[in-house]
Order: sequence, then C-alpha cells, then structure tokens
Amino acid sequence: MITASVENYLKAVYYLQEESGDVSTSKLSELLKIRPASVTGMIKKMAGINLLVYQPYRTIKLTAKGRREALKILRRHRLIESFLVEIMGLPWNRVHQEAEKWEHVVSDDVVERMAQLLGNPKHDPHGAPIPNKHGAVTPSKNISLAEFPVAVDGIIAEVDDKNAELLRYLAQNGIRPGVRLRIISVEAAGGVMTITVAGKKRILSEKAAHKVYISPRVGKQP
Amino acid sequence: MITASVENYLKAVYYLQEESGDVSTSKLSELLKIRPASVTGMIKKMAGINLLVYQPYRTIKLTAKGRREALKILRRHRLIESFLVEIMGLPWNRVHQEAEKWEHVVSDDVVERMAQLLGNPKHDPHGAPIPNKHGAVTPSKNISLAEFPVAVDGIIAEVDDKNAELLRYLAQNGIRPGVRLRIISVEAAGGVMTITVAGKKRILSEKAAHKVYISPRVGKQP
DNA sequence: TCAAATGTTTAGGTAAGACTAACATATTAA
DNA sequence: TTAATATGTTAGTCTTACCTAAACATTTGA
Repeated sequence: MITASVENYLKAVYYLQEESGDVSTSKLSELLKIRPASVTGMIKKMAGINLLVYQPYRTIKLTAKGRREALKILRRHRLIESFLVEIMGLPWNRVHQEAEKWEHVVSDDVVERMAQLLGNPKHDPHGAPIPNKHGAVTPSKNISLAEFPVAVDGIIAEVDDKNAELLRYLAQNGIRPGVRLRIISVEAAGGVMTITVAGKKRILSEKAAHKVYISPRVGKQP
Repeated sequence: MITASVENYLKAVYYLQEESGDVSTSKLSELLKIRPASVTGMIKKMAGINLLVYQPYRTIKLTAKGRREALKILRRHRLIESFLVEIMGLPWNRVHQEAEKWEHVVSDDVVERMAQLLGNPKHDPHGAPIPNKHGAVTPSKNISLAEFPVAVDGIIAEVDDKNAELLRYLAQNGIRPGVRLRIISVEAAGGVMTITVAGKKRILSEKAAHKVYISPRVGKQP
C-alpha cells in the first residue's frame, strides 16, 4: 500500500536520484530526518512492493513503477502549488507546506481538473517543471546562481520551495521566476554577492544564491 | 490531539445531537460502523480532552469546546463541497467523498479563503447550512418529503449528501435545492409516491423521499 | 422483578512506522 | 594490506492510534 509516508520516501529518492545520481540510506536519513535503521526498514518494504530495487549495502534505485509513482506525486504537488497561487491567491511562500498535505488526499481526477483550470502549466510557482500526465519531465538544466558567471544577464528559472522564510525574503527582493538578474560582484570571503534584480541593486547571501536557478538558454553576453 | 478519527466522531456526535437529542454508544456505533466497545474507548479519550461530557451509562453531550470543533469541521466540509462544485466544477454527487478527505488537511486560513472566493455562502450544494466562522448555524427546520403533505407546493431546501448513487439518481430527476415540488399521491403500500418536480411528473421511492427536505416557509396552499 | 437491551471493562490485536544498540560491510588512508 | 572510519543492516522494542471479542455491569421496560 502506498501510504503518505511511502509517498514522501518516493519523493526523496527521486530527488536524490536527480540531484546526485546515487541514493543511499544516509542521504535519505538526513533528508527525511529519520534514523538510518528506520530508512533501511522502509526501503525494504518499498522494494517488497516493487517501487525500488534494493540490495543490502548497494545504492538504491527506483524501478519503472517507483519512478512513475514519484513523478505522479511530484505532478500533484506542483499542480496543487500552482492552483493555490493562481486560483486561490495564496502567497508564494505558503503553498509548499499546504501542498505537502493536499498531495496525499486529492483524487487523481481532481488533480487533473486543477491542471485543466490552470491551462496545463509547465512550471509551478517556483519555476519547477511539472511532469505531464504520463510521467514525462523536461529535466531543467538550470544553473545555480552560486555558479553563475559575473556580469552576465540571466533570467531566473526556479527558486527552491522548501523554506517559507527564505522564500518570503527572496520574494521581497523581487527574486521570482521570470525576472532578469545579473551578478555585479562576488565577495567570497563575506559569503555574499551583489546583484541587480530587475534593475535594482541587492545583496544576496551565498546560502540564498544556492536556492536560485538561472535559465541557461536565455543568458546573454554583456 | 484532534486526529481525523476524532473529527469524524465529533461530526457524528453533533449529527445525532441535532437529529434526536440524545447521543448513545449504540447510535454512534451504528452510524460510524464501529463496535460499541471501541466507541466507548474513543468517547473516554474525547472526554479526556474536554470535547464531551461523559459519565458511564449516561447520554453523551458535547462540551462548548466540542461543539465548537464539530461546527468547525462541518463548516470546512460544507465550504469544501461548495468550492468543489462552484470553483472546480465537480459533479454534485462526487463532492461529499472528496470533502471527507480534504476537511482533515486543509488549513484554517485556506478554508476561509475558499469562503471568501465563494462569497461566504450560507448553504452547501446539497442545501445544508454552513456554520459561520464563529460556529453559529441557523438550524433549518426543514420537513422531510416523507412527512410533507400531499397537494401542497414546496421548495426543495436540502438533499442528504452521503450516498453518491442516490444523489446522482435524484439529480437526474431534477431534484435539487431550490426546485419547486409537489406530492401528487402516495402509494404507501408500494412504498412510492408520485410527485411533480419543476412541472414534470416523477415516481419516487419512500427511501429516497426521506433524503429530500422541503423548506417550511415557502409552502403554499393549493 | 427479571429478561432484554444497552453499555463498559478487560485483555489483546493490528498497522505503520519509528528508535536504540549491536553487528556487518565498505571505504579510505597509512 | 591492513586498520580505522564511515556507512549500512539486524534484532528487538516502542509508540500511536486505533480496533476487536468476550465477559461483565447497568438500565429499561414488559
């Protein structure tokens, strides 16, 4: 049975698989804030229902079924976030937590109804790509602002959605998907950078910069 | 802790209290499809957190807090139903089941946002009154169609929302809140009645008639 | 007043998942 | 190539949040 907890593990496994290629007990443990022993137990359970391939001491891999389920949940999550912002007018930084709850209870066809009302959006309010109904995602090869070159114009593609506090802060500084941005200078020692966002000068911490992603295609030389 | 299960008990207790005045273990057991022994256990737990007053072998009563919580859930449930019909375009007979899941996860302020989007409706799609933010309800003194006089015009006020099958059937026959209706004749032996709904003649089972309520005020003599 | 109906207690079960401590395997660095 | 360190697994418990059957207690009403 795919419980809410299993769904959360699936999201985490998928995320780590995308992020770093290999998924380990310890990474899951850290991400989910669950002790390694418990993670092993759950992983075995999930392998038992064919959501992932597991051999002791080896890296964990999603099966085709597991990947399908993971993308399904991601789709729900991101459509719900979009719905909450676009239709219900919730602030950008609140929708993640709310979607974390909704994603486990909203019926499939109600999710599809949301998609329809929204005009089948390709990205959620943070710029993350929404998998389509068949589980296809266009893997965004966005560049973290922390690795983006200085003095080059870029368009913000995505802003990580986990931390409501940070999101509020970024939103207040005009940092949202679609906005033009340029790094003026980096003070590596101080852990900050000076940028312009939609023409205005801002100081941004390195920590925050890691959560902001720039679209690679639309970057232009100065 | 008010779990989803406690919320369901609260709804049931409130419902029975309205319905018949006194709430007993056996009635709860029957309504919730949970064995009497289990109901006693849960009732004790709920009394422990001050949701209801309980003394062994005596009838169960909601405390002020319990009543407040029950009305809060009822408000959520009915607002969500309205939202699903009005904003999301779900069919009338599907919203009850969906709302049963949503009501336990949607945040308070998101529920209020729904209310606002809907223009603070007073009734849900089945005609049931929606308690206001402070837990006030206008107790509808509607008359079941099974007790309604013959040859008197009435306006449908409410249609019970539990059974999707029955709702679909009633909707197909034009039986919805707001529609004008009149009983032509009752064949008690056959367990059916002949009625006109918005001018059209229909046959209705007694079972179905129990689920349809007529507004008392707008009844007119022939 | 006493049987039937209703309600409660007791003792135990289940599902779903988390935890600690001890043990096993891998990885790395000397 | 062998330790030492890091990582992962097993075994055994615990928790939460219910639910159940069976035996017992109380109330009710014929």
